[in-house]
Amino acid sequence: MPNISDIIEQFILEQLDEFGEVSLSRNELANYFNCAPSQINYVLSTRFTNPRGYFVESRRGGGGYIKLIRLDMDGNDYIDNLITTVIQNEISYNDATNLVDGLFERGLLTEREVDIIQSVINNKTLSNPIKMEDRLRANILKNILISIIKGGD
Amino acid sequence: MPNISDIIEQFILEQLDEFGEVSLSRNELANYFNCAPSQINYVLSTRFTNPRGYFVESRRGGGGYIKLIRLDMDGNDYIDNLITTVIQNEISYNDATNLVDGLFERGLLTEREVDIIQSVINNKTLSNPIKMEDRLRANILKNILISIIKGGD
DNA sequence: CTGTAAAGGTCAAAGAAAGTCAAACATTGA
DNA sequence: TCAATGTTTGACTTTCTTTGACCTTTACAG
Repeated sequence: MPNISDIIEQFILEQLDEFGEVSLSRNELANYFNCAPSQINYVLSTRFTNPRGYFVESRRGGGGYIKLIRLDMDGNDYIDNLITTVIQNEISYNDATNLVDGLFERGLLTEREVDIIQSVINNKTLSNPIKMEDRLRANILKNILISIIKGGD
Repeated sequence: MPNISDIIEQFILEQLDEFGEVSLSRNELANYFNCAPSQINYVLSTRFTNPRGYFVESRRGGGGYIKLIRLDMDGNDYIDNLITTVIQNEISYNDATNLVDGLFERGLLTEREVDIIQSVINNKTLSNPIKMEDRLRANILKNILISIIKGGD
């Protein structure tokens, strides 16, 4: 039994796949899924994040809305952006996972490649006595991305 | 009379035989067998380990779960051998490179996958203050190999 | 202008899992 | 017998989700 957050995520993803961009009403959606309105914010802030390549824009008041945009640019530009503005020097496991998912969603990684990368970046793999997993992960991810941009030698 | 751990192990093995992959709830299972939830962890950590050919994945919180996958070690003697006798706890950059090349030559990795892995395992990527690159690399490689055996979820 | 209703935003507390660890207990083999 | 190894238990921790009370912004009617 999956949780509501996952179901809502799925729903939004389907909309996105179909239309590329989604505009929704927080209250309506919450009503539709029978949950608290703030649950929608939770889903957005844990799943439709910058590292995963989404931007959220919203407006309050009468006629308010929430708009989701899937950042869609040329593969290399997209990756370049990840390296220079998202990863920088440290990245948490969660953000890293989101980032990798985002690459998959854009067809920039195969499922197997995602698996390989996931297996590298988890805290267990990276665990080391001086607790610098985030730094190490950032390093690793940047190198992976560069190797992807680089393409076949 | 076998102990509870053995009974739980048996139960999980049957599920695995039937479905190849098992998703379970720690609390429910503990309840079913009338034992402490942590007993499930004990069973998993003593019986369903990587070296024994299992892969365990889990998630906490609402909607949490524990998922077990049986790795196809028999069909992957080559990789199994790499994990248990070649890599062990440390591996140098050179040996690692050879290992990865070998996998490519056998068609077990694509060129892009090789690139990704190479970018991870080089000393520069793994460099860290306490000089344990070889250990880290061993860890990383083993996890990659398992992710490959594991196949698509 | 101003007040109000109609959005969406924030945050912290409660809830729902799973993970860790050490102490108590049991079994076994020399 | 008794030391080593294996099992069971429970208290405590961490992670993730759900809920609700309260806050802010905006459009619009009067």
